[in-house]
Amino acid sequence: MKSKATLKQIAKDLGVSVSTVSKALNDSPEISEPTKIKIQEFAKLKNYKPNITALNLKNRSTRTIGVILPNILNSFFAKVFSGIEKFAEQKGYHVITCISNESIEKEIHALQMLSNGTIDGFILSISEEAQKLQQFSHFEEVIKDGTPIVMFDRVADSVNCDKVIVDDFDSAVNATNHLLQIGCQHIALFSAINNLSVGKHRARGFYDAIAKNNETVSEELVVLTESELDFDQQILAFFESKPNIDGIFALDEHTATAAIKLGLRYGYRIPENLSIIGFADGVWSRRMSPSLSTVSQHGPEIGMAACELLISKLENNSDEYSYTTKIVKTELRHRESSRK
Amino acid sequence: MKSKATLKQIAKDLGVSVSTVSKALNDSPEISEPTKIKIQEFAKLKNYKPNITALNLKNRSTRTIGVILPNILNSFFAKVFSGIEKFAEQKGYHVITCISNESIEKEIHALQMLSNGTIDGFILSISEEAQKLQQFSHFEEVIKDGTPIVMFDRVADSVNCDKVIVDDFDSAVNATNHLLQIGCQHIALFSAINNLSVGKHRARGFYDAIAKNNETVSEELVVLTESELDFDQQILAFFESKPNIDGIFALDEHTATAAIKLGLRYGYRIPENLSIIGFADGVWSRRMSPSLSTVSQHGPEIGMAACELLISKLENNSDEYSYTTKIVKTELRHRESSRK
DNA sequence: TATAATTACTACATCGATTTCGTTTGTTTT
DNA sequence: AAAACAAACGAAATCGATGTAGTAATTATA
Repeated sequence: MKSKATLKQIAKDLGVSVSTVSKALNDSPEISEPTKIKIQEFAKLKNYKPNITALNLKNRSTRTIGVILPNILNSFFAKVFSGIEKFAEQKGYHVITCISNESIEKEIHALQMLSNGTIDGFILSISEEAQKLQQFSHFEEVIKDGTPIVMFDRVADSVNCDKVIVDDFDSAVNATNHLLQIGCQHIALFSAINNLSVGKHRARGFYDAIAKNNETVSEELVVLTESELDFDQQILAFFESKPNIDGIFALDEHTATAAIKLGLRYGYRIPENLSIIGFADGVWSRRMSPSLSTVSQHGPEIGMAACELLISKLENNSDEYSYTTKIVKTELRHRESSRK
Repeated sequence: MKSKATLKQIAKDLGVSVSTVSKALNDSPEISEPTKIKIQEFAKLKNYKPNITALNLKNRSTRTIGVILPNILNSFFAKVFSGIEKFAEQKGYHVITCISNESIEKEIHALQMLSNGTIDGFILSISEEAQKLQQFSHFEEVIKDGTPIVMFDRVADSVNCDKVIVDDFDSAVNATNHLLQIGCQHIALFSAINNLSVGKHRARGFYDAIAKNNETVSEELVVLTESELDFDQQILAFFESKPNIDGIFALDEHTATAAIKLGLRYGYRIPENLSIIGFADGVWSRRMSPSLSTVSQHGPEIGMAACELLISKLENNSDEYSYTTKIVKTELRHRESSRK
């Protein structure tokens, strides 16, 4: 059973034309009832299924969405992806996935590999390297050639396309205000994502909230880095210096969990004399001891919103040259690591 | 620039035939140097790229692999996926991903949607529901119709195909032996995956190791469930009963992290009077307090091995009807939750 | 009874590329 | 100068499906 059934094969076997077979299987009124039944039953017997590649060529559409993620091991992206996949599946679209691994080269490669008939449009979040270099021309070329892009989370303001973002600035303001309200006076800022647009927005939100409350941030309480890898050393050194702190605001899941683990090791009692809030989306923040209070980003909703924007553009339900930026709200989840 | 460049269009613009353009762009010796250069430069100018769908139709291959995962939020699957994607990308293959969400219906749907020319072969891990029902005929049909499948981790012994598995039984034996060696005498078994083949293998390994050491497992120290959701209640009730334990072996990441969190809450000191080892692959086991000693499964290696088996079969480097089962070893990672 | 209309098909072009087989030229050989 | 040959290109088939435009044969209408 290695040779798959085709219209031509069925036509030959039954002594009719290819067109007749095609029409019979599509239940066309042009074909008489007896032949229709004969052909349909034979096709079922042979387990015939139309070749999708041939249909794609004919329809000049693949009903497939290309998704480029910087890192699938990051649970935020995994959650967004699950939202994309869910919405796409409902609409009868496939999802083809590439991992840029934070590299602009792999990002460009994925864009080129997929933008020649393999997919109808892209959903992506920009790689760390591209954001650092502020290099976005590869996206613009793809869009210029007629393939729509929807960006989420890490977006490029200068690129004209649909976007789904989180209100990073406001979320950081809210979280910081909450720390202030529960009485924190010396709040440290941890971030391993300071080269990302989202990291910068969050940091600005933090500074803004502090300033609005007429407090100041002493620079030795700010621990910023651009890499998740060597963060452990920095954060260790920070605690070594016995800083006078009663709160930590962490802009990413890695530094948030590191803050808890290392804070405990250096003798802080959480949340009694140290409150911690972090941006995090994984299930594991609940399982920390103490569990982590988080700014949660609703990853699946972001993915579904992005997918909806793209499919809407593909099916021309929306104006071709008008671009939407959708903002998905975050949610502050109070757990054990911050006092009430 | 909405209309993409095609051979036909270029041929018309340049007043030559389609064949000439095709040959010129493929650097055929049949075409003279001047025309070649003229055509190649014009194509570059128009940003011509061959339509992949048309090529796929002609070559009767898509160089695309279908991956069906039960759950992308599980970090083990995310790691395996990253391995698949990496290997595939190196070999010039694409990866198209579907999430079965542990449902047999979605699994069948994904199989049917993709097995008609969209992909050349599958890599998958069986859904929880299919394993529970022991229903595997949908895989056999796909294989019978000529689409190769490689299964990993959760496999069906009865289905003839390539497989990549972990030595679950031996790993559980080793981990249990380690707990015994460090002096544990009352080891509890936690599992939220008892309806999966891997969960059963691991449990058998545990029982076997205990028996070989002439110890016994009292049934009240075994907490098995089939769902990750209502596990928290069961595990809470377990600790409520003040069990006499000095060790816990957890067969999955959820129960392992819950064991740490709830163990601490109920007054156990880890690892001083309670040692914990769990199957886990996420980065977060290191960030727990205390950090979790794990049986690590080398997810990326499993993915790469599966991908290698599939591509090898697709490119006919291997015998068509001989199937391989590759075993990837686990690694016991000693961290803070188990004594030395 | 001649004409129109309907039925039930088939032939062919199309989607975008590759590739085999011709067909013109011009050049070399005898 | 006739035959042989190479160089450079074009026509057409092919992959698998759809759909339009025919074409027979039968039936209905004037």
